[in-house]
Amino acid sequence: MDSYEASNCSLSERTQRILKVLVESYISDGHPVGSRNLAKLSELELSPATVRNVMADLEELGFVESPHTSAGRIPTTKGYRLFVDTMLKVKPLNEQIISQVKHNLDPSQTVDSLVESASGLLSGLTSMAGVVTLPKHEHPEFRHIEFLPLSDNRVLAILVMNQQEVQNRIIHIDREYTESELVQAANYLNELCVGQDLVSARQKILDELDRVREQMNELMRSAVEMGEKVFSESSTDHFDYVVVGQTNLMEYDELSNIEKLRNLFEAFSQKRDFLRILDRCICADGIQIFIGQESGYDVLDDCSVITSPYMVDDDILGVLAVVGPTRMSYDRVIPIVDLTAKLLGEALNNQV
Amino acid sequence: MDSYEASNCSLSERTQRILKVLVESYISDGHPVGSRNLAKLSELELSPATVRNVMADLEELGFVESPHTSAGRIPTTKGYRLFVDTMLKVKPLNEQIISQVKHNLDPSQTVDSLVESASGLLSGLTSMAGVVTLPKHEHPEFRHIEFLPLSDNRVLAILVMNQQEVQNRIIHIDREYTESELVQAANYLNELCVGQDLVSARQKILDELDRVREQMNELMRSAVEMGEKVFSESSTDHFDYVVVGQTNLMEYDELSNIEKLRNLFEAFSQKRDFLRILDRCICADGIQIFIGQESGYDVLDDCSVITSPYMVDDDILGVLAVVGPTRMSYDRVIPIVDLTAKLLGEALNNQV
DNA sequence: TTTGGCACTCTCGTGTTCCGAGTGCTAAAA
DNA sequence: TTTTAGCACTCGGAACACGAGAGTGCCAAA
Repeated sequence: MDSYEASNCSLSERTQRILKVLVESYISDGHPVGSRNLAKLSELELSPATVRNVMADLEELGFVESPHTSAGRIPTTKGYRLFVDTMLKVKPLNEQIISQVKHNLDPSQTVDSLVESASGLLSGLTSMAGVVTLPKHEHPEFRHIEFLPLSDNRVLAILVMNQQEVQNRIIHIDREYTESELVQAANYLNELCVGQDLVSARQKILDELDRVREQMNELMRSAVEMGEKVFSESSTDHFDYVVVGQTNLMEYDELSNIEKLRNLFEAFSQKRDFLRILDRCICADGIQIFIGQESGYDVLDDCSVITSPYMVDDDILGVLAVVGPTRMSYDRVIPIVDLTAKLLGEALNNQV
Repeated sequence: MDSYEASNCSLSERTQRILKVLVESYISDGHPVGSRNLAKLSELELSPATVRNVMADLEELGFVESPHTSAGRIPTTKGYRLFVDTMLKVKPLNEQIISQVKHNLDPSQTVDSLVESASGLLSGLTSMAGVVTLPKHEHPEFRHIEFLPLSDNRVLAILVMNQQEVQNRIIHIDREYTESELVQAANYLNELCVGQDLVSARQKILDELDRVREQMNELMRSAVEMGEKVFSESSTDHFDYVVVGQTNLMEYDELSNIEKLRNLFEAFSQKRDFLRILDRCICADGIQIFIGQESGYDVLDDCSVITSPYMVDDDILGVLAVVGPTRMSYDRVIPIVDLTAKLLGEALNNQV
């Protein structure tokens, strides 16, 4: 807080008010705002000329800029930043939206469909793009494993973790096994590992393999080997996400440059790069806002990203975000992100 | 064949050649083609004036049109149609592409990742959008079921069909069951239904429920009831697809109108509408081509869609397609679609 | 310190002109 | 009868000029 005060004390009350009105006006209609207009909107009984002086100061300090001579001013990243940090008054959400979010995040759904609903809500309510990472567990807990024989020495392994997360993968083994052999192998592993987290389950399996290599019978050995295969693959646990509403972004003039859009969409679908930003948020709690170039990722230069982690019992499970043009209604979007994160966390409460 | 002849006999050899060259030229550089150029390209030793006469005829017959006076001609849908049906000489694929496709469709993958690879290949090799429907079974065969208890009277049901397709859903039941009760219930259902297709499995369950309502013990009854719940939901079997490379389409001038693109992307993500087109192909075998408005779906007015079903043992499992601008290299795309369909079918051969 | 006034700058829409590409038509050549 | 050459005509697009409108910066007066 002190640092804000320090940086603010160079700005008079009046100057701040003018910046605030300028940003609000630009957010609402997207036109650069000129002195005449600003004088009226600010309700400060100042003449356009005075406002011009103030704007010149603001420009010198780097809070606003003009796209070209005689075109009014628009906020810079730094301007938005100051606005968001010190002047933004968040709008309370109306009752209808709250109940819509509640309704869509009904806890009796699968994890997948909750994530889907959450990103749909973010995108729908803001008319921008909504992103939600799939919930991840610090210590994913092994719950159950099942093997089914396939042809060609392959086995379908179904792995259930943390209540209801099901993963399936195909593993290759050295010979054909009968259905009942596989059932026994699964039983053995289930007993050995149930309730452990994945890392220690794997360790346990490795130990077991080592310890009793000679003593154990052939079936036990192959059970352990199969388990090893399943768990070693599962460590490629990718932190995935769901995007909804990309196409909404096409509606915004400032992004309607085809090349920009293409890059942005490409980034969404490649995921890898975009995940870095979301990763950064998973350590911070509460809402975080990246404005324009602050993301350090040039595809998002004209975008802002509003993120919030969602959590169950103080554990952060994932991150959700809204991506839109820098010129977005922060006061409307922030509470939406906030509410969605809270309710998604609650909905996941008894599932994880 | 006869009908083509009939419609062709009004077109002289020379006229056909000119149309062919015109279409090829337009496909390769996208500029309307004028008489001067066409005269040269056709290698017919004709003067531009003669070519103009021919073009006037072609315009009258509806095979070409000019965007405006004095701008050369471009093919109409009807023109493309004739070109594709009677003059197209498909290019053989080079060895490198063939081995790339083979390599990417290695049969030892899960069904999901095969579909993913196939659409990636289509999109990558053509620089357009690739679409592949998930394989569907005429008679999906029940293989295995498993129940795991969740909190609040809910049960996680894991249903395995056709070798390795795993679905999981959450069902609500009337009371809590212990793990071992659920195991017994699953065993009972597995025995009752194994090897049946889903429809008859469900019927069997209903019969069972009816027939022995009083005689059976409470556990059996709840087992049957749970089975009923799982199978009734499974009838909402959606025919889903995977799209890769949408963003490629942004590169084509004729689609770079933001509004068109937005609609197109919207259609891809809404799926429902677009599926109708793919559905139409599932009955035809072999490659099918929809040019421009032929799809009857105005979002695709400036697009062509090249589709092929993919099959295992004469059973059509799904459809794959490439979507791109009408002005695409049909001779290059067709064999790619064809090959991908064949190899995808082969890869699925022992999995389904 | 604020304000009014004024000259200046820049964008944007409009109109004008000009060029090139392409056409259709007609009359001559094959 | 078919093909060709020639010619007048049309259209779109680029280049340019022009005026209107919006906004600025600066100076001098309040």
